[in-house]
Amino acid sequence: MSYLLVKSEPGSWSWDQQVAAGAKGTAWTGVRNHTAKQNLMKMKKGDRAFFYHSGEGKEIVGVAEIVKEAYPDPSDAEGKFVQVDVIPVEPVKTPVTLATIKGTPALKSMKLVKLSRLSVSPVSADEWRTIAKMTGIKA
DNA sequence: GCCAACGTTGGC
DNA sequence: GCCAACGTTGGC
Repeated sequence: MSYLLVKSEPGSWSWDQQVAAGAKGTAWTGVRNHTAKQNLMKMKKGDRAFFYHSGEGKEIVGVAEIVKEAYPDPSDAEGKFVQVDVIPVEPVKTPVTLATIKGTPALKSMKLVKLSRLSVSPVSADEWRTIAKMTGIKA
């Protein structure tokens, strides 16, 4: 199993909306960046992703799971980009902010920090465990 | 095929 | 609201 971090502006798609959508899953769509696309393509069913709020909050607020692997994004007329379907798994007990991540030696080299504009980024198993501990969820 | 100009994203 | 980082576009 691999781990990811997906990023969204809560103003356009928030964790609360993801939770409200429930177990039927929703498409993680609108990705228009080739690096992010590569990361989407690597996702497998059952993989876990941290759900991060950019702009408002700048913190990890929940855990999502991939329920459908990459398939063509219908909102892309060219048909070059893909989307995956995700469901909410659980909210975090304690949100982990970007400031905290930057201040944590084990996490400062995260892609989230290095490539702040990337909307879908990989998370290593070590990083996942560290953040899981900080948020109070089970890894 | 190179590179400057421009647009977009996201942190501050 | 500003600026840095990065992707994309278009002229050559």
